[in-house]
Amino acid sequence: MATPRLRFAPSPTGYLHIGGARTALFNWLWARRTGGRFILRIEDTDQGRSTQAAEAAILEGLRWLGLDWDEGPEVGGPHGPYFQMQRLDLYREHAERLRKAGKAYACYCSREELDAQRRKAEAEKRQFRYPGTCRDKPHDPSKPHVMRFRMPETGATTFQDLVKGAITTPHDTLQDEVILRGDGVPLYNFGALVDDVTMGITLVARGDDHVNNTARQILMYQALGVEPPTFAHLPMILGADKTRLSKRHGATSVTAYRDMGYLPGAVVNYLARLGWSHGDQEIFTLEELVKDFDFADVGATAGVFNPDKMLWVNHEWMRALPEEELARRALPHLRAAGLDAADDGKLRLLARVARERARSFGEIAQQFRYFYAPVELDPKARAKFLTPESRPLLQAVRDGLAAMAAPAAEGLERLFQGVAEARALGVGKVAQPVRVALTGGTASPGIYDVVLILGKEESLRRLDAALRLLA
RNA sequence: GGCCCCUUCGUCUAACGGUUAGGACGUCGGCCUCUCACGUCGAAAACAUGGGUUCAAAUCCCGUAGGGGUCACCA
Repeated sequence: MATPRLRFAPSPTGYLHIGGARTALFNWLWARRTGGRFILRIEDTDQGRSTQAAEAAILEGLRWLGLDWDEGPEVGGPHGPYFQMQRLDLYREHAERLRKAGKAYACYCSREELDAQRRKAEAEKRQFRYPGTCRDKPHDPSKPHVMRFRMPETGATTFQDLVKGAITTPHDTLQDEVILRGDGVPLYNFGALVDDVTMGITLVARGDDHVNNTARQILMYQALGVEPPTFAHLPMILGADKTRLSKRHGATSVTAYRDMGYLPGAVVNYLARLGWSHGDQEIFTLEELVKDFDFADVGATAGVFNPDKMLWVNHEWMRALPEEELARRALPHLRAAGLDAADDGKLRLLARVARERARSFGEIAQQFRYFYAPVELDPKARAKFLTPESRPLLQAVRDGLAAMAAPAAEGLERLFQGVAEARALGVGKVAQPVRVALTGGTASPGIYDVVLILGKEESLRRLDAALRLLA
């Protein structure tokens, strides 16, 4: 069998969103699993909405996710160019072939005439379909025209969708649709098809908003005398309210997740599991996905994007990272939060304790500000724990710490226990006021860790500041 | 409205005629504990509905309801 060839063909009208990323991922996974090729093609025929910036954003998103393409923009390939606007000759040639074979014809109806007919049909509550006005008119290339495909009027087309099974479309629901605009730019159904033919695409996996296009395209493949590819239509991704995922639902661009401190592998992992499953397994490395992915295991139902679960997946991935890498990756997010962090021992200590407590790098920067910024005392915490009764405890811890040459966890534990036992208190009675003094709040990593991360000098400064408040 | 597709816990899903309908996120509770988190133990939580077929149906068939997609010189 020939080498599988799959493609992702976004139109550059916006950033790479979650849904597009998953479509790209499934194509990529299958190409990698089968030893096939993954082709990236830019469908920029909507000249009103296509932008250079969107194109760049899409490439950036794919790269961040690690979905590399074998042929396409910036890498080239034997079937280029990979931009539709640079392939207009190809579409014209194929349309002409269809016309000469009697499978397509020039239509001279004006937009105005058609619009009027459409409105009339609407007013009469009739389904409008192009009536075939120009079907048998003699060809006159000198007059302005679009090209239409001659659809069969009877019968039906059935194809086997890899995820949805058999899908049948009666031909009488189809119309002679426009394949080439007046300016020679193809419409989606034709442009994508000609590209898929000329690029040798063997499997088309795309959003299921395209199921209704598939029969028409198959008919065109047949008219061209080309074997159609296999199709796999992927269910949509919905927001929490079960409507199509959009900006209203929060972050929908993959780069937004990069900026919030998600690991690309975790995003890929989550996206793969949205609509696809492999037994009870939740966490997959990229290698495992490549090994296990199959369109046969993709569900037929639309799925709701669940940010909570994605955070959980990300957390699992973060916990699997070596400490040094965790620290290294956290650094830019701390800096972005305006914190003066460096890739040093302090950051590595922080990484160790942050790993269990933060589910993204963004959360690390949020949650552990106080290690790098001045203490902001939470009023409630202050009122509850920085009390006159706690003063001697803070003083005792302060003095004990000051007396330590090089604080370590065991020494600190002895110190806190000693202070508590001397007053017949639990360690918690000592730890909480100290925690508030050092972090400003009542929730933090273990108090000995906090002291160690802050360092002896800074810890003393903060304890002194708290003592001054109580003086 | 026509055509097409879909329907298992709140959410993602497993089940491929015989299971106490399993797992995961989230939620709630116990334990652990210097707080928080982690961990751990446990709980609540689903086969849309009506008919068939079958010894047996979440699984197969038909209908109904609900949801979605699509009906352009957009993609």
